Amino acid sequence: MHEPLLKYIQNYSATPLTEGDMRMIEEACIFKRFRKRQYFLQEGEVCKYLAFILKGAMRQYSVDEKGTEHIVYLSIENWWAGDRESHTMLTPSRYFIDAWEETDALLITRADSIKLIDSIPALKEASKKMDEKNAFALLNRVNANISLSAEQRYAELEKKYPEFLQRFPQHIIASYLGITKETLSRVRNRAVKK
Amino acid sequence: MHEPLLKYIQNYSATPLTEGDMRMIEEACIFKRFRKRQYFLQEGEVCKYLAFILKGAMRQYSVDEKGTEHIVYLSIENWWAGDRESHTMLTPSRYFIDAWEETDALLITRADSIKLIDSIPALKEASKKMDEKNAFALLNRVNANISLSAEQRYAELEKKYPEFLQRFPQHIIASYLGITKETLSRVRNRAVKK
DNA sequence: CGATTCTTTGAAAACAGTCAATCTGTGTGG
DNA sequence: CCACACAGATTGACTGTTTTCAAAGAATCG
Repeated sequence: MHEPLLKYIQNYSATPLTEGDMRMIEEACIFKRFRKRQYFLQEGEVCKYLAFILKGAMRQYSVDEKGTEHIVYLSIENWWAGDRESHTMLTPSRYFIDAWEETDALLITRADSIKLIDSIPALKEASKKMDEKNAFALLNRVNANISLSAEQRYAELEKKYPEFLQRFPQHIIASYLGITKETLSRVRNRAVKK
Repeated sequence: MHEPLLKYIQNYSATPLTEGDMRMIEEACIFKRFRKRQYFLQEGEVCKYLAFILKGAMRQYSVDEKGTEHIVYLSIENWWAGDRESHTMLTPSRYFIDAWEETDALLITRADSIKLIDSIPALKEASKKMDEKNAFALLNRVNANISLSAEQRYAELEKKYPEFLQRFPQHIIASYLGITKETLSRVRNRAVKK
C-alpha cells in the first residue's frame, strides 16, 4: 500500500531508503479513504495532515463572499494535498480541500513529518526538492496569471498538465485558470476553429 | 556592511550564529553596487547569484511578445532578489532582474550558499523558513489573482506591503497586480471617492 | 528651464462576466 | 427498457470591466 509513496521519495532523492527508513515511514502513515466530495480540510481549520494521494483526485479552493469557489490547487495520484501554510504555521486555513473522486490517501501529521525528515536523509533531500519544485511552479503560475490571456493560460495548462483536462470537468479547470466556465467554453471553441 | 544580513538570518533562526559562522558568511558575500536600471539578470542567462539587498530596490519581470513587462517580484532592503528556479536548477531564466534605484547588494553563489547552509545550522533553519514564507506568499498571490478584482488586489497590496506604494511608481505596481497603469489610476480614483 | 518620467483622462474596442435557456451524456429507479 | 434527474457543456443577449490608444497634465531631475 505504501509503495507509491516510497517510490515517489526515491524518485526525488539520490540517497536510497534503508529498510528501517521504509518501516518508519510506513508506521507514520495513516491510510484514509475519502468519499466523493468528502472534506479533507475546511476553512478555519488547522491542516493537521498532509495527504499523499494513492488513487483519486482532490481540489483545494477558497470561497468568496458570493459563494464562488476559486481553485488554487488540483492533485491526483502521486501528488500531495494539504494547505502547507496552515500545516506548517498551525494557523487556520482559508481553504477547503475535498475529494473530487473517491480517493485513497496516506496522511502524515506535522510532528511525524518533522521527525521523519530529521531522521531520514533521503527524505530530507526529497522534501527539499518537492518544496522547491512547488515554489517554482507557483511563481510560474503567478507569471502566467499576470502576463497571459485566458486563451494562452489554457494552452499552457493543456501542455503542462494534460492529465487534468481528462480528469476534471471544465468548470473546475476554468476556476483553476481564474475564468468562468462560459469563458472557457468559448475559448476552447475558438481554439478548435483555428 | 554585513550586519543587515546577519541580523536577518538571526531573525529567522532560534539558533544563534557563532563568530565563526559570521566570518564564513562574510567571506562568501560579494558586495556589489548596481546603478539605476542596471541588470542583475537577463532573460536566457543562468542566475549565478542570489542578492541580499542592503539598500535600494529591484524588480523581476518577464517580457512578452509585445515587449510589455510583467513584474513578478519586487524587492527592497532586507529582501532577496534572484530567480530561484534558474539559480537552483541552473536553467536559463525567463526573467529580467534590474535595479530600480541605485542598489547595494551582497551576492552569494549557489555553491557557497549550499556550503554555508550545510555547515551552519542557524542558516539552514533560516533558509528553510525563508523558502516556506516565500511559497506561502506565492500561493496567496495565486489565490488573489484568480479570486479578487483589480480593486481588491490593490487594497490587499496596500495593506500587506505599504512600502511598495511609497517606493515604486504606479505603472510598476499595476504591472505587479496584472493590470494596466490606466486601470490602476482609475481604481485609485474610485477608491478615493468612497 | 527643458527633458524625462509618471499620472490622469477620454473615447472606442476588446474582453470577460452574468443570467437564462438549451443541449448532452450518464446513471438511477420504476 | 424507458423516464427522469442530474451534472456538465454550450449558446445567446446583455452588462460591466479592462485594455488600448492618444493626448494632456503633473512632478521630478539635471
